[in-house]
Amino acid sequence: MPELPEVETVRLGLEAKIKGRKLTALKIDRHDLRVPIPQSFGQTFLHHQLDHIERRAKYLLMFFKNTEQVLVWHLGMSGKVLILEGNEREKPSESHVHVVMLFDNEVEVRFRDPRRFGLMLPIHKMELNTHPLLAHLGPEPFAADFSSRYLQNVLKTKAAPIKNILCDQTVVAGLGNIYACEVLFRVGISPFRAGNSLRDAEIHQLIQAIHEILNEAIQAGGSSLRDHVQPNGSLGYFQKRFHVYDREDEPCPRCPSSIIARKVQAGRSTFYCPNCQR
DNA sequence: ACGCCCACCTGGAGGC
DNA sequence: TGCCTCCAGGTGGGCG
Repeated sequence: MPELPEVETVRLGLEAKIKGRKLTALKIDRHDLRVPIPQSFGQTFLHHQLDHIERRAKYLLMFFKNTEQVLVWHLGMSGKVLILEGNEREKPSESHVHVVMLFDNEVEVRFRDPRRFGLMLPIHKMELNTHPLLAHLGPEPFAADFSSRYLQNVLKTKAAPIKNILCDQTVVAGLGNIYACEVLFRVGISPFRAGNSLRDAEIHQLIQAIHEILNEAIQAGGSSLRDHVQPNGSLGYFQKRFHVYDREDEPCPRCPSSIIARKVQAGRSTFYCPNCQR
């Protein structure tokens, strides 16, 4: 469920609370996530100090001191991270909390993932670019290698609909169904256009819109972190209204006489304005 | 080779 | 209230 901005918000929220802290206790209630949590998981990170957290695509990468292992963490569709402190920790656990981590400042991090599409896996630092989960990932949207020239070269080889291409993690890493819809609405491009039909100017606008929309969402996530005093400590979801996503049958925000439509592409709902997205 | 479909799993919403 | 169907923000394997 979480796309790049939500994962980035989780990263920031976690770093604010547990960066530099030692993992003092670990409880795993279920190992059978999309990729099973190895039995050795506890041994690998217990009593190590969290150095820092990076994000790659929709993955969190947690680096601990004095170990060559990195914790690779994906939230899947339904994953949430909860941070609890002080007497909040007394409260009975939510359902579907599979992993609980306790740090030496008494901050508790819970991983709740009802559908269990997420994963938590230690990998060796040397594998960060070669591990099957990470090797195929395309450029980060804000990296220099995600350029107009790059995207032109990719798109000219692709006949698939642009919406599907934007969700392809090998093309650009971190967009999902929501932000792909939002980006295409912003630039006024139909989600059904073939990738190889986009003109250079449109590709340029597309990249700009990706930057803008992701930045706006990350900012919204950041302010949600500041706003909420961690009552339930839920990270990774912040209330945000989108322009087209989940707005079927509502008036288009740009040309209100037309109505937002929903169609299924590659098995996922696409929301778009049939009038102003061409 | 590419692009689509499906399964993986559970919960929530809406209809009857 | 209960049961049934549909839908959900991700991903990779398999198939045409």
